[in-house]
Amino acid sequence: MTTTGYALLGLLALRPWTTYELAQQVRRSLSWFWPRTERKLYDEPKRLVAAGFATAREEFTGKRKRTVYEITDAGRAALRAWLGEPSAPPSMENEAMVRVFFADGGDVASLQVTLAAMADGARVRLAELEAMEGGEYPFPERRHITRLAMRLQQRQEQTMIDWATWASAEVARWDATTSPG
Amino acid sequence: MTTTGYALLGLLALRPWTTYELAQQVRRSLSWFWPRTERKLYDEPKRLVAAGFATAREEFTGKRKRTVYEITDAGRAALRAWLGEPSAPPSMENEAMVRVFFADGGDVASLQVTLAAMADGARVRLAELEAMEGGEYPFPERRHITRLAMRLQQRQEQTMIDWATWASAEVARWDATTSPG
DNA sequence: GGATGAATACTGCCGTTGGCAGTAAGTAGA
DNA sequence: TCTACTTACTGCCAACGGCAGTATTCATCC
Repeated sequence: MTTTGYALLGLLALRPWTTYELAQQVRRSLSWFWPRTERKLYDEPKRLVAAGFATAREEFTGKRKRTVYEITDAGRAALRAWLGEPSAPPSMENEAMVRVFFADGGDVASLQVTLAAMADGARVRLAELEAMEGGEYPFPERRHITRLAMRLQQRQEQTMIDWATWASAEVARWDATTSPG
Repeated sequence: MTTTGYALLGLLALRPWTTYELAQQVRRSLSWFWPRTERKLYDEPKRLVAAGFATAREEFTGKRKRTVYEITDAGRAALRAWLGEPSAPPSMENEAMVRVFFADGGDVASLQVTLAAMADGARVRLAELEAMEGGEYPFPERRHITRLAMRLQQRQEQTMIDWATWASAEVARWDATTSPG
């Protein structure tokens, strides 16, 4: 069982889902701190069933089949046990920072474009988070928990904006990427 | 060419390296925002050579062979072009946050342990960053750039500590993970 | 001087993941 | 009825992670 498996098990603990619904839900919530491609979300529930942590049942909309997954008691127990285990350290993948880190291989203009894009991206995501906070909650009884998670994400995006703004002002004083002027 | 390829090309732009040295250098710097396993770093330079962006030469320490990679002019040009291209959005993998997000499947004690571990981990990494800042620089002429990168990392770790401290205080008021009391 | 352990310098193997493309049925609106 | 969008997946392959294993050299201690 991988972390992705437990993440999906966590969603199944809330209610039964079809894989398609799971994929949508992951994109709206989990993907902020556990990003996985849609493709993976169609394989993983099958493994949960194989492990006895979920059951699958087939439903039909006309001729079109869909699979609904539901958590088992063993699944709930496994999730509970997993919640008590230590976590791997977080890991950040930031392609823009690679460009910043090797900025002396290019010119100041390129670096400024990269920094501006970082700030813009963070502003867009922050706006998205604020829209989510103001919008409807699919699980109002879990609001106290989603509030915790959302807050960290907001703070991290804000940190990114603040840093990019500061960095851009610093770089504005440079003669070239190879000399701080 | 992948981002990992350009990241290594960026290091080769600084000086020639053996793969082993590259691996060490990645662990100390790049892995903060572009984490890759050591294994990958032994394959990727071969692809840089195949693309004409680097050359490989074999040296010997007694009987033991080692491969030294060096950037080519084509490699420098490719790096410069890549620095001007748009970046993929950052992505964060945070297993601990998955545990926080599904905390209502377990008890308050487990959640508090997870939050404490998050803060501790961030404090350790922050101390590491501060030690790096006070230590020696392998490339003193690049200090103005590494300073930018280091600052973002420090701010992000500090954000994590602040959030975990706040979250822990919030959770301390809860009766159970399923009710905010 | 010989043993021991750490550092150097990789390769092999295999399971996981990402990303793109493709298929096919149902649904809402012009 | 045509079109475009949504639902509901599967196939394929390259990239990646993680562990184990091999072999040489170097530093240290007894």
